[in-house]
Formats: sequence, C-alpha cells, structure tokens
Amino acid sequence: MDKKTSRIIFMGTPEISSRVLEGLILDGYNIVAVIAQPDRPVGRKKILTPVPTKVVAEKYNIPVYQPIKIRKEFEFVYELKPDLILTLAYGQIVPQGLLDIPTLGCINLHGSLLPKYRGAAPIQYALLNNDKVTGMTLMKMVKEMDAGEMYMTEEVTIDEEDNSTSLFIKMGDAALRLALKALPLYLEGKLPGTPQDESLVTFAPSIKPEEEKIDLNKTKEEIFGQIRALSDVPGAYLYLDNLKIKIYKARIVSDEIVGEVGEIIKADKGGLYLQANNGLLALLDLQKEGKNRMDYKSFINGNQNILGQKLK
RNA sequence: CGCGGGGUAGAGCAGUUGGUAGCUCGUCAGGCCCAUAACCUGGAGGUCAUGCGGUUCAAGUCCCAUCCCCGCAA
Repeated sequence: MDKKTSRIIFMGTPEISSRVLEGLILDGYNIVAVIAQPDRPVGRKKILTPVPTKVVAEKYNIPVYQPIKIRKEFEFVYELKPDLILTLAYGQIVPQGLLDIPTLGCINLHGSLLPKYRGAAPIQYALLNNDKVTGMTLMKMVKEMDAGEMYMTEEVTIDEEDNSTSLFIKMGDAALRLALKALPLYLEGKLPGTPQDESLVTFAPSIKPEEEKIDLNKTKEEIFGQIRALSDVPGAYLYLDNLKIKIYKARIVSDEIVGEVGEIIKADKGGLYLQANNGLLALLDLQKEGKNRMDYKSFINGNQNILGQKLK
C-alpha cells in the first residue's frame, strides 16, 4: 500500500495538527476524513471558532467529524473503511474499539522522545525542565496512553530563546518531516516497532491553572523554565499588589543575592531584575492585569515606583 | 446582556474639588567626551477612542450611547 491507495483518517485538533495535516495533503496522501474536537466558543465574546484542523480540511474538501465524546461515538468510522488512523494532539482518549478498526492500526505523533514525557503536555515539559533536546516520536497507539511501541523519532534542539510558541512551531515541522519519512515505510509494512523501556518512563500531565503561578521558592532555573513553558499562552505570573503580572519572557542573569526573594532590585534601562532565591532573573516582557503586554522599558516607564517593590 | 480594568504625543503613564494638557522613554538637531546605551542644551510631535451627544459660562475631568483593547470566568 502507498500514500495514494491507502485510506487514512487524520485525528487532531490544534494548530500543530493542522500544519501536519496540510503537509500530508499537499504531499498527496489520501486523507479520507478528519476527526477533531468540537468547535468551542473562544474569548470574551464566546465566538464559536472552528478548530484549526477543520479549517484545513474544509479547504481541501475533506469531511470533518467532531464527536463530543469519541468514546461513545465512533460507529461512523466503520463506514470510512480506514486502512490507517494517524493522530496528533486530538485531545480525547481514543477507545479500544476505534483502535481496532483500521487494517493497519492507529499510530500517533507524540511530542517527546518517548518513553520520556508520556501525556498531554510533553512539549511544555521539555521547556519546564530546561531540556536541550526533545523531539517527535511516531508510535503505535495502544490502550495505555502513549505506551505503544515506537517506529521512528525526529529530534529537535531547544535553544535558550525558545518558548512554547516557537517550540510548537519547530515540533510541528519535525512532526511533518517525521511523518513524510516514516509513513511510506509503514504503509509498506517495512517499519518495525521497538518497545519502550518502561524503566525510563516519565509523565507530562497537562498543566493546571494553579501551576501558572510562579512559586518564588523555586530556583531561578525552574522559574525560567516555567516562564518559557507557559509563554506566550497562558503566561506564568506573579502578583504585585493583588494585580496579576504575567511574565512572558525572562533571562537568567547571575547568582547574586542582593535583596529579598521577590524583590525588584534594579529597574532602569539596563533591565528589570527580580531576586530569586539563588540568583537574579531579568524580566524582559510582562503584562499587568488589564494592560497590554509590553517590554520591561515600557513597564518601568509606567511603574516608576517599581524599584524595591516585592512580587509574590 | 457573565465579572472587572482600560482607551490622553511613536511607547508607557499622570492629570488632584470641571477652567482648553504634563512626566518618563523614544525621536530630531546641537554640544561634551578617546568613547558611549552616559551627560548637557534645544526642537518636533496630542481635534485627550468615537458620537461636532448631554449637563455647564467652561469637560481629558461629570452623565449617556457606541466601538476597541486587556485580566478573570467559560
């Protein structure tokens, strides 16, 4: 079987999925259907926004299915007679009954080098832990989440400047490269899998809202990782006088201890420095509740008494 | 009609009990200096979101409506 003769269903929802979907379509893969999460009201105005994969699918006249609960609604898949299901960030757990339908099985593009970071937020976890390298893994889908055997990986290097937004773009590119490399082999049955080493398994559960608050008891490195992992959305934050201050970008400066933890010890053209418990962090991009995001110079201009204040 | 904050020079803000606008940064010109992101001098730049809305002798400042931005919630 090859990319033109096989019937493939693509399951995925967000931006990263849509980019891979479009890449596969343009390369000539026979995508017979797209399954995505339902459209949801977005933003303050609750505007019902189509999910990214749906936008792409409709552009190429591919039918889209958006079951509320895939666990209970997947009969329609039988009629599609898929040979293969490829998923990437679909957003729901795929039931065993569905996994059994395609003749060639279900495979998943996962955002980490498994067995590291099984779970919903692998890309953010790589940043959270200040990893230097991560990658995409093409793997077999089994009942246990992200536990199937691995077919191929594509590494991605993370550099200091990367945040969640930029890394997602890199990972999307890697996912497409990986898919284009691996799928032809897989469809011909020439891609053997290797089981994951269970002793090396770690998990990357989705990040809870309370984890967006920066804990000043953590080290500057941990805080730096957290800021990167949560930027540009939703943003890690601290409080200043009961107002949320989101910090979108920061830099580790030094190991100096010159003030109390949480104190702004410098606020001028040279930077806005926050005392962490084991050194200094320069806050570069921030946003006060109700205000727009701005760089530190603008922030200092508008908060001229910030020097010496304490964030918490 | 979910809750709340806000729309004032390119940027970020201030503007007190209503009397036609100020600060910091940037920018332009000149100066100082070996040099500078530092310093000094001077300049340009705003119909204060919109409605030629309402109150008033007088509104950025009070009232009303609309639009837009942001935080939360979903």
